[in-house]
Amino acid sequence: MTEETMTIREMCDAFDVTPRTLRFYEAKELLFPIRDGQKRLFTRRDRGRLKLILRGKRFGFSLEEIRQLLDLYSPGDRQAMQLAATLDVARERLVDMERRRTELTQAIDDLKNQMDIVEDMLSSAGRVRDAAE
Amino acid sequence: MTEETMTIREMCDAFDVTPRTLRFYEAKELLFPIRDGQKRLFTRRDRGRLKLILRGKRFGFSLEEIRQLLDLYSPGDRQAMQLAATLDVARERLVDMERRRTELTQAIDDLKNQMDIVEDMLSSAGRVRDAAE
DNA sequence: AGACAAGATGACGTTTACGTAAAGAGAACG
DNA sequence: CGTTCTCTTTACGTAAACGTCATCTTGTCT
Repeated sequence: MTEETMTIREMCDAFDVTPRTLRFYEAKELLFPIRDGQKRLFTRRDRGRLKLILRGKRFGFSLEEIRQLLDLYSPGDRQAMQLAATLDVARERLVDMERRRTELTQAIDDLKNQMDIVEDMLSSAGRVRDAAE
Repeated sequence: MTEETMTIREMCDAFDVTPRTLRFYEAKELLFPIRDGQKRLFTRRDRGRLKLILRGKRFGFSLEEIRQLLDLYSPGDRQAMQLAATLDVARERLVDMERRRTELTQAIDDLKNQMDIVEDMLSSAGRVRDAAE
């Protein structure tokens, strides 16, 4: 098995986060590193979860929202009822994300248009300045 | 002209925000309501800016990032140099937003897949349970 | 054994984006 | 004229997500 674990420093270097962040995520029950004495060892599962956490953060999700979604990706020993509830949460998130993408597309188009307008303003101002020389 | 202004309460009702939020945005120079005595009056320009602010927030942008973008949409009396700088900021934001959309699409696909997997787990568990009856 | 480095554990500090309570000004109403 | 709203300013409070010490263990090197 790829039971290859990583120290906290290796994790920090690999994911560009601080030790504080990893301990904080553990305290918030987003990660569950095992212990070697008092040292933390992060498993492949932790790495997968961290990747999802960082992605969720980039989308502006709170850690609590992310934690709920993570349960979907680690259905391990859940009961059917809990899984169904998690699925409901996931369905809401999915709708949310799709709505977000639609809106993002709109915002991108708007921004492009506005940039074109400003660029035109700049180039016409340039012609005015050139003509004055 | 549509010089139709709105009171703070009308704005709150229209955009579903609190007075505190609007005053806060003004303090942070995101909005510039005019005054009638000591009361604020929000113009069409303020409404346009607020719409963009709320949209930016849904994408997880900070108010400071949003403020910089707003300058692009209100190029009013800017100098060419400032406009060019604003354009540079906008270009970075645009790249950021497009990258975000790509990643969001990926996340949506991942989530759908994971939901399918969990749904399969549930339905197979259901069959096991049904068989046991 | 001594020292150094890596990691752990509190505990307080910081930033962002407001919430909330206190106190006063101005119009409006009975 | 007193009361009731609506709005204002000022100021302290708060939740999220860590940053930043200070202090303590522990393994490791010499």
